Amino acid sequence: MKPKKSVTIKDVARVAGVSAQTVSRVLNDRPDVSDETRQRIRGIIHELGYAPNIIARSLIQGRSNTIGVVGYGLGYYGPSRTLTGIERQANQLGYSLLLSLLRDPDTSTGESLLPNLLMRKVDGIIWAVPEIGEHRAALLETVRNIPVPIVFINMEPRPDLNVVAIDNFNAARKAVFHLLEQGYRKIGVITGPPTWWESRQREAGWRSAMQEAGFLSAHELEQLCVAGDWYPESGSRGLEELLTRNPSLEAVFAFNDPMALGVLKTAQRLGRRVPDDLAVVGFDDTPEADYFSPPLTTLRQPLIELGGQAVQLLHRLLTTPESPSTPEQIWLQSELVVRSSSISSR
Amino acid sequence: MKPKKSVTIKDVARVAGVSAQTVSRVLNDRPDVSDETRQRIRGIIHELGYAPNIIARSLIQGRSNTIGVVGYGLGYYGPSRTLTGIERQANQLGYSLLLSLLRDPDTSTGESLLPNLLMRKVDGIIWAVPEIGEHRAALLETVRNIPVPIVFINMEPRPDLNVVAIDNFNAARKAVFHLLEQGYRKIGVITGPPTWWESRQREAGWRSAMQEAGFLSAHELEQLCVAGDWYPESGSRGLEELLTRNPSLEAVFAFNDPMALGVLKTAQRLGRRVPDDLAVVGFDDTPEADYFSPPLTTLRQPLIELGGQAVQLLHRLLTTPESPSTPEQIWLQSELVVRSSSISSR
DNA sequence: ATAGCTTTCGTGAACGATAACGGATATTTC
DNA sequence: GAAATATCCGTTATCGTTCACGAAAGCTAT
Repeated sequence: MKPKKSVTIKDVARVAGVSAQTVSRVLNDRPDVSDETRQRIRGIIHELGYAPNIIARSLIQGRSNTIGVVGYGLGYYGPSRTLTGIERQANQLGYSLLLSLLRDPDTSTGESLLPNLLMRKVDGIIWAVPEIGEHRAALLETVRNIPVPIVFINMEPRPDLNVVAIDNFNAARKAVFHLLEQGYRKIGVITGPPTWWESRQREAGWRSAMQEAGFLSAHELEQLCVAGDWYPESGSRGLEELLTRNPSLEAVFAFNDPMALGVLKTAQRLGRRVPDDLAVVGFDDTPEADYFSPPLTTLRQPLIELGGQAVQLLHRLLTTPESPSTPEQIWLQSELVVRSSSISSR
Repeated sequence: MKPKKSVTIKDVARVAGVSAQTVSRVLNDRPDVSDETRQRIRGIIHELGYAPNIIARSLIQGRSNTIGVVGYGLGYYGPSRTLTGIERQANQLGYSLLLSLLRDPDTSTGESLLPNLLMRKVDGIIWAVPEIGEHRAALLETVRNIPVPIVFINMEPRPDLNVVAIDNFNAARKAVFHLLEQGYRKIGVITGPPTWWESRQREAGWRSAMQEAGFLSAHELEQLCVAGDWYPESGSRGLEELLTRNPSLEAVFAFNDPMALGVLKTAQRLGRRVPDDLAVVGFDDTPEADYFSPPLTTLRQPLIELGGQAVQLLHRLLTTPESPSTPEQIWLQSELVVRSSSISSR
């Protein structure tokens, strides 16, 4: 249990009887080392258990092979899966991840976390915080002065930003058209917090599909939209509210699975049978959704890929030589998973 | 959009007309700087927007204020909340987090991730991978040669390791005694994968409480124990299996909430009313548990605290001067949350 | 007034690696 | 056979910061 001062490149050099530079060349697979020397040094490296000090390397090279991730809401299904996708791809491309989590996205935009990441010289940043309320303006101003590339996840795309996002608008349309095809007309929604961009997009998608179908007036649509907070309880309350306003409600599209669970629960309590009296669709396809009563029709987002694409995009930005390439906006599509909560036998 | 070579300590020094060392002293709040100079330098730092390069600092100080976290299974409720707790406490104590996730804990112990963390000179490591199967031996051997302190989360405690763990044994006993008090006698369990330590501990707790109660023989207990895989589907199958073996089954203790959901679902399908014909208890207290039908009695683990305690312990190890202090083993208790799935009206 | 402290600050080296350059052999080219 | 080129490797400087040491100035005490 000695302090065990770690082996440096000089130790290797000394043992091998060469200069540190030569060892460095072997480490970085440079061509100008004889095969014999290379093998010998490799052997010594292994023997001594030497591992290069990445900190020292970063200092001189000016890059750290580290990506800063600013995230929020690991308690939710989406963010935690997205982070998994980020880690997987980063690991594969040889990046390490410096993780910062936002505690409360309503009171802080997380800009305070940026200096810390920058001091640690991350090569780039992935911003995986849901876009909420009016943070955007302040954030964008800050971001403009940041010396490393940033990729945003699930933020309203703009031509001057690099963004990877789920196409929530079209995902919602898919769900609504599915319900319409099943013969449901009065389709209400329980949204997420209206400050969240993702929720607003889904709502816009619902509205667009409903208008296209043309069965209901704009006024009627207003009556069919209530706000939730992503938690089951708000699904419960939401359904009650919707039914109070529209006793003839035929279907509910909840903007995540936990709220859909609340809807199912309350529907049961009120004696509305799903799907015959009331269809229910969720959003997320959590592992539990298939075991709700009845099994829940829901939208499966490519979350692992979402994270992966963000890393790939960042990697492209980091490796493309000096070109101030035009920012990319990447959309990913969700898949509707149809289960019995929306298949009427009428 | 200039490349904007970043400001260094020398730039600050030059503008202030002092040496870099003096600026360094101001940065580190050393006493030997006059108040006047200190204020002036502070002003210039702010003016220039200077931020110290932590990499350079780490290089000479030999510490990085970074904690390496090896985790697994962000898709599960437990691990993702634990990580949240880790990040929160680390952030508070001024550490950054270097995150590595294990892809498949069955085929790899994650030792391959260690060299990477060590090359990046993390000050310490938090091992937040569930203990599975026979990995332990190999892992411990590797760990012994690691030059930084490690704290293990939810691993079988041993006197020579620093461990923070949930007391799964007593948590399970709580659940079983609760069921016994409610008058249930034939209490079956659906475990997690038997290779997981957490699952084995819960099983041992169940067994211990059942033996203490003394209503059933050892043979009968065997018939009341089936293995699941943490997913709802295995809860479904588990219940069927239990009922086949024990038609007079009175209660089921599933070792996590998703499996309990599967149990509820299948109970309903088979026409067993919960809790009157069959009591159900879960483990985790996910936000959804209160919205199951009926609401689920379950165990709430202090997961945020689990992560927090791990960081605090590591911090203690890092700041205690040189003492090869004896390792600590910290147990955290879970709380039984009683809901209607286990409250019989009989 | 001299010795001794304190307070305040600077100098040079070091941390561990790589970049830039150059030097010494060996090999090719005409 | 001389010049040009390749091949292989070492020297020195550098990244941005802190450490160890010491020096100058002011103050106190005898």
